[in-house]
Amino acid sequence: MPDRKVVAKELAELFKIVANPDRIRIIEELRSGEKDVNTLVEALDLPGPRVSQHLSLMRAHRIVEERRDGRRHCYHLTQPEMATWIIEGLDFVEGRIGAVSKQTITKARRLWSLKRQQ
Amino acid sequence: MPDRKVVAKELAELFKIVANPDRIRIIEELRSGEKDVNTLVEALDLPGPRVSQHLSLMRAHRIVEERRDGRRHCYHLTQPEMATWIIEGLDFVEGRIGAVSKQTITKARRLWSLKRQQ
DNA sequence: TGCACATCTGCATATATTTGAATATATAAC
DNA sequence: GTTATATATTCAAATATATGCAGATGTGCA
Repeated sequence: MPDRKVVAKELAELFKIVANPDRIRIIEELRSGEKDVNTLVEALDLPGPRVSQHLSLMRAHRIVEERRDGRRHCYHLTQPEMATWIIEGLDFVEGRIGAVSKQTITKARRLWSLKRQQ
Repeated sequence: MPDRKVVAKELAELFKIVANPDRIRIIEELRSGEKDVNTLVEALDLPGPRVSQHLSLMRAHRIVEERRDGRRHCYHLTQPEMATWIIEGLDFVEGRIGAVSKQTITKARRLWSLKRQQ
């Protein structure tokens, strides 16, 4: 199979992993550093098993890595720059059909960007 | 709904649109400029209806725009920088489970990057 | 043992993808 | 002008994948 075809397939799989609102929020939460599952559950207001499944999927694809500390499972981004790359995608959200307002995007971008500096 | 939640949802939809090998290849083909459907079909060696459906989806989401020239339907990227952003995702493909070799990625990246300069 | 934390499994539902057949549209031939 | 051809789209059905939930299971600590 030609290189570009293979690479397009790999790239598509990466996009598929990221293509979920919960997972994007988890990645953005982890931008500021390692967090345990319960912290994520509370910060994102999502059911525990659901967060766990998303983490499991991302762990399987080396997006995040796990570290155990007693009964806590702590996760961090394997490549923290990924969070930045994802946010850059916002440039292509503006102008989409049914898209949110530019103001909302700017606001969210600012909130996420602030986190990076913590 | 809080801004970050809304934006994560929008972002996830964008990722979903890109998360397909055919569509990634189409976007990369269009990086060098406008092409008609038949040119894409031949360049990518894909069935016509399939290419057409992908273009239709991307058109609906303002990823590409159409221009008609006689019986030809010509497409171009609404935001050409999107192709560059997608390629940057390759930074996060290396090291994934079952991922292709670094060499293959480098090769494909070079091929796609060359196209940008045409 | 009993509790807290997190994961895993199985199932129902929802979405996406693929293919082939039918349909539209513009040009060309007669 | 009617028919044929090239180009591309749309529709419908089959298959494949992803998601979300509920309940059972594993693991470390007191």
